[in-house]
Amino acid sequence: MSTRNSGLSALAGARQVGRLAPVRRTSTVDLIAERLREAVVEGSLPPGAVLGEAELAFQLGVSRGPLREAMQRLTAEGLLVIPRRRGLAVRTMTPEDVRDIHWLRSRIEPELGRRILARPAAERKTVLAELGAEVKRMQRALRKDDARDLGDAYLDFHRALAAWGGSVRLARMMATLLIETRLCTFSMYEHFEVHRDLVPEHVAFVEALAAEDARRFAVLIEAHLDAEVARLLAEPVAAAKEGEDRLLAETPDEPQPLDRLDLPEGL
Amino acid sequence: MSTRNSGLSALAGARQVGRLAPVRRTSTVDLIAERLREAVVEGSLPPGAVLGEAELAFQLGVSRGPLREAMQRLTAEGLLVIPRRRGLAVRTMTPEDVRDIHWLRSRIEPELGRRILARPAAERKTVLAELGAEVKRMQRALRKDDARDLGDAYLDFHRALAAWGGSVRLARMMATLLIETRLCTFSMYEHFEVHRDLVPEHVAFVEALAAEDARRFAVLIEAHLDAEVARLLAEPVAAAKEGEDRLLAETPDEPQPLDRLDLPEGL
DNA sequence: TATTGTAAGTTTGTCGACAATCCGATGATC
DNA sequence: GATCATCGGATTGTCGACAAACTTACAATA
Repeated sequence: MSTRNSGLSALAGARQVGRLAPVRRTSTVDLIAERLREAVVEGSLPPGAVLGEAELAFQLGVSRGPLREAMQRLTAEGLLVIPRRRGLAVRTMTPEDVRDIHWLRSRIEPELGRRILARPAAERKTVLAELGAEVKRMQRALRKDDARDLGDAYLDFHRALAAWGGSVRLARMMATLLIETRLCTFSMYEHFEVHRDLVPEHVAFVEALAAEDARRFAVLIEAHLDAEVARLLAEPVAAAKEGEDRLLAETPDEPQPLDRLDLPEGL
Repeated sequence: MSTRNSGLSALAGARQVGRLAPVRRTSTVDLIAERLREAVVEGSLPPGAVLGEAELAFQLGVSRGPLREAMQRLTAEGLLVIPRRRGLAVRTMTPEDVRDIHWLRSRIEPELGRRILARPAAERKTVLAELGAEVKRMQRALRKDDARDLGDAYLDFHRALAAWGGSVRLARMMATLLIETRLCTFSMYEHFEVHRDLVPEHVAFVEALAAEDARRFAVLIEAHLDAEVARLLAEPVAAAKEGEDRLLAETPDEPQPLDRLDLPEGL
């Protein structure tokens, strides 16, 4: 033990002896899954899109085995659906899903606010700084009229909220819910779009947290999510027509919602 | 259209015309995943257990491909961990996990109670009947001193609660949380065990719901979960020693918690 | 005696291939 | 004229195999 780090003593002295952080090696399946998640968030795999395994595997530069494993993981998260013998399809969100997702978020996020406010002052400051940075990014995106960047900053804002909530499980759920939120936009709107009220709303969120007013934060979040649902469902459900057209050459007269045949069987 | 069901008119008249429930065909991966979940709940795959893929695949009568896909699904749910090149391991719950899981449940289950009470009276009655039946099962199990059956009834009670909560996502989360709850028991105790207070507590839950007292239901649930955490953590953490001994011939001096090397990367 | 280097053995990670299945279209029949 | 049956094409679901990587044990050395 004592001689173990002798050759590195000069370095070891600088930090902690014999306590190196384990190397984070990530498996191929992890990489593929992350890539697929990105693609879903980014919109290059639009809801309802049906891709063949072979084609997708070729694009990713892997064989079908690892791809299929990654697909199963995304399926467990509810982002993908695997219709029997028909490749994989990105889940299309129904109005009911929109309500469910946003309702769930309206229960979770206020709780996250409470937990963040319960943290020691030093950490709270860090969180506020992080959230503030995301809001700034949103403001910049709005000035540049960059809806995509605005949307990404929105996701990162709420991701940060979840990350500081102090529960790994809750953070994981929120991560999935946020991707699903993005899927709601893709499923309901024809094109990617974010409205202007978003930024002032988030400024208010940060202010409420800065004022340590958990109640106000909860009310604001709930109002935001309610408004979001109303906005998404107000759209004259043009469905994910555009997305399907982009990858499928033609869409017959709605044979059956391809991506809702099998539900993930996690009960 | 009109002639479509002509040959079945005699039958069709009895129920609804042209509206058959789709056949629920379940894939091999689904079956394997369900089987693995069962094994975890049942305890035949104890926390920390490390099994080789080939061996497990042989036991299940499938090849390694589908098994690996099912593993990925359980991994996404947080029940399994896949250390690099070391097969698969059932997750061992740490004290922190115990707190996280029960805290999360203490936020979710009161909400489920509120949602159930918000349902129409007819449905409420159905729910109460179902919950009551599970409590009766718990009582029978207690009289027969059958800890295993008591534990299963406990899970089913809370599963029913989740099923009637009206949110598919929440139900899915609860399903996972309940399996993790069971894993907490296996991880903390040496043997499977349930205490006697469990039954009266659940009688009180049902009574609170019958009285449509959501507030009381919430308080009771939270008290129950708090007590459960205290009980689990009070145990002089003998760890999952027993489980490891059963499958591994010998355990060296704790080289490193085998099943906590890789965390599920869902963030 | 403790530690490092080496080697064999085992298991995973990945790939390619085969067969069963399903989809769509064309043609036959009532 | 519409429905049913048949047939090819394409794709999935599953399996077996190979190579790389890791673990473990043993031996050599300081």
